[in-house]
Amino acid sequence: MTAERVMPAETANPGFRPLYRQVKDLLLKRIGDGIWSPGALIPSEQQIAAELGVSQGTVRKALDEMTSERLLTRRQGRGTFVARHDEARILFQFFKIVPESGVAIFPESELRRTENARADEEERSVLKLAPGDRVVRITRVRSLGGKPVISEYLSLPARLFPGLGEDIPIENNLYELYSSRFGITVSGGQERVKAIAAPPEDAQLLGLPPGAPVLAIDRVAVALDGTPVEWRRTLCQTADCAYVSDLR
Amino acid sequence: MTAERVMPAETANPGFRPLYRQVKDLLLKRIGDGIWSPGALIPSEQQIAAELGVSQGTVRKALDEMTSERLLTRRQGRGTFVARHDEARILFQFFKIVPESGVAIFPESELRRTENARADEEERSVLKLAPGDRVVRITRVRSLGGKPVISEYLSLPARLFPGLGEDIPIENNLYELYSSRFGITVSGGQERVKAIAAPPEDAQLLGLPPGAPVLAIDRVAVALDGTPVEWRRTLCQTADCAYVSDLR
DNA sequence: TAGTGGTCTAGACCACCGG
DNA sequence: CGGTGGTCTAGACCACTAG
Repeated sequence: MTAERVMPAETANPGFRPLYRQVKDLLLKRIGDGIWSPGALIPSEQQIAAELGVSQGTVRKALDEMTSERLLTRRQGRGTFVARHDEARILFQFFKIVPESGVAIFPESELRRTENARADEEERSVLKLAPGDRVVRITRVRSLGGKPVISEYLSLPARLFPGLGEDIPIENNLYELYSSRFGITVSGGQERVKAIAAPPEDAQLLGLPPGAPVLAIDRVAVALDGTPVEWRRTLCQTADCAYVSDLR
Repeated sequence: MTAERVMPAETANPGFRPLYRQVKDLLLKRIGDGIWSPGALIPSEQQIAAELGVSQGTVRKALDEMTSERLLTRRQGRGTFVARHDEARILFQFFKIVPESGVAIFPESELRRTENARADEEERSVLKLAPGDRVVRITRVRSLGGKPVISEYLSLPARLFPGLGEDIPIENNLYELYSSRFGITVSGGQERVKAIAAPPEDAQLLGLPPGAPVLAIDRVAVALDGTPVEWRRTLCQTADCAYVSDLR
C-alpha cells in the first residue's frame, strides 16, 4: 500500500488521504465487485494487513468504519462478515414504521402489480436515468399483524434488475433479493415524509375513508457507490402506527 | 484508573467494562455536572491520560466515541471542545424539516403563550413525572422564509427549568437556552411522526383549510443521563417542505 | 516554534469461539 | 487448543493552529 507520506514535501497535501481510508476503499471495492458477498467471512485483520503491507491497527480502523456504516459485522472469536440484509437489519436501518403499542415487526407483503415501462420524467430525475431508459414498477400492499397499513409504489432502473418481475419472483425482503439475485448492495438512502390526503384507490386498500390523512414517504435508496437504485413511495396510515426517527 | 483486569480470575467477567468506557463515563460526568460547559476547551489527550494514569490511546478512544455522539468537537491543532447547541448542530441533529426546494435553514419563531400548570396524565407519562409535578407549557408558531409552516406545543418539567417563561425570556434556539440558563444538555431524542387532519386553530395559524393533512411530530428529548427533559408536538404543513430522514 | 489532534506502527494481553 | 476480534500500551511522525 503506497501512501502519500512517501512524498512529504512540496504538495502541502492537497489530496491527502489517510492510509486506512485507502484500505477501506479497496475493501469496499471488493464488496461492490462481489468478490466478497453478503454473509461471507472475510480474511482476518492480520491476513489483510500482511497482504497490503500495513499494520493491523490500520486495517482495524478501516474495518471499524465499515462496521459503523453497517457494511460489516464483527464477531469476536469468529471473524468479520459482510453484512446481509436480513430482517433484523432492515428493521433497524430501513423500516421506520412501528406499531402504536409494541415493538417493530417486519411487515407482510401482498404483491399487486409489476410492470416494465419507459421511465417517466420524474423517475428519470430521481433515479438519474437517461431518456429512453426503462424502469420496473412494483405495487404492493403491506400489513402489520394482518392489518393493511401501507400502500407502496416502487420504481427500479430496469438495466440493473434484468428479469425482475418476469421470471424472477418478487420476495418480501427486496433488499435481500437485490443483493442475492442482482449483486446490488443497498447501503443507505434518504426519506422525505409528507402528510397528504389519501388518493381514493389507496384509501380503499387501507380501509380508510377517502381523503383521510396518510403519510407519504418518498425514499431514494443508493448502492455502495452512491448510485440511486430504487425509488419508492410509501403511503402509510398512522391510526395504529407511526414513523419513528431517532435523533442521534 | 482501576480496571477489572486487576482481578482476572473467578468472575468469568460478568460486569466487564473496558477502560476507555470508564474514562468516557468520567468525562460524561464532568460535562453533566457542568465542570466542563458547552463551548469550553477540555484538557488535551495527554493531560487527561496523565491525570487518569492511562495511555493516550485509551483517552482517544473515549473522546472518539463522544465525538461520534456529537458531545464533543475536535479541531486539529486547537484542541477538544464540549459541543454547543449552535444553529448548525440543531439543524443537523434535531431539525428535520426542510424546504421543498433548497437547503435546510433555521426557522424563525413567534411565541404565542407560556403557562405553568400541573402536569396532566399524558405529560406525566411522557416526561416520567410524579403526580402533582408541574410543567411549563410553551406554544409558538415557526416560519421558514417568512411563511408560517409549524405550530408547536412544548411541555417541560417545571422543576428543571425554574423561572422559564416568567423572568427568563424564551429564545428561538431553546436547546442553547436549556444549556446556558439551566445547565441541561439535550443529547438526543426520538420522534414519532403521524399524519392527521389539522385542528381548526392550527389550520388557521398555518393558513390552511380546516382539516388539511399535516404532520404531527411528537418528540421526547433526553438529557445526557437519559432523563426526558422536553416533550414537544410539532404540527407541520408539508405543501412547501418535508420531514427528511437519512437511512444510515 | 510549541502544542494540539490525526495517523501509523508494533507488540502485549484479554475475551470469545470453534473444533 | 489455536485463531479471531477487543483492549491497552508506547512511541514515532504528520497536519494543523496559534502566538
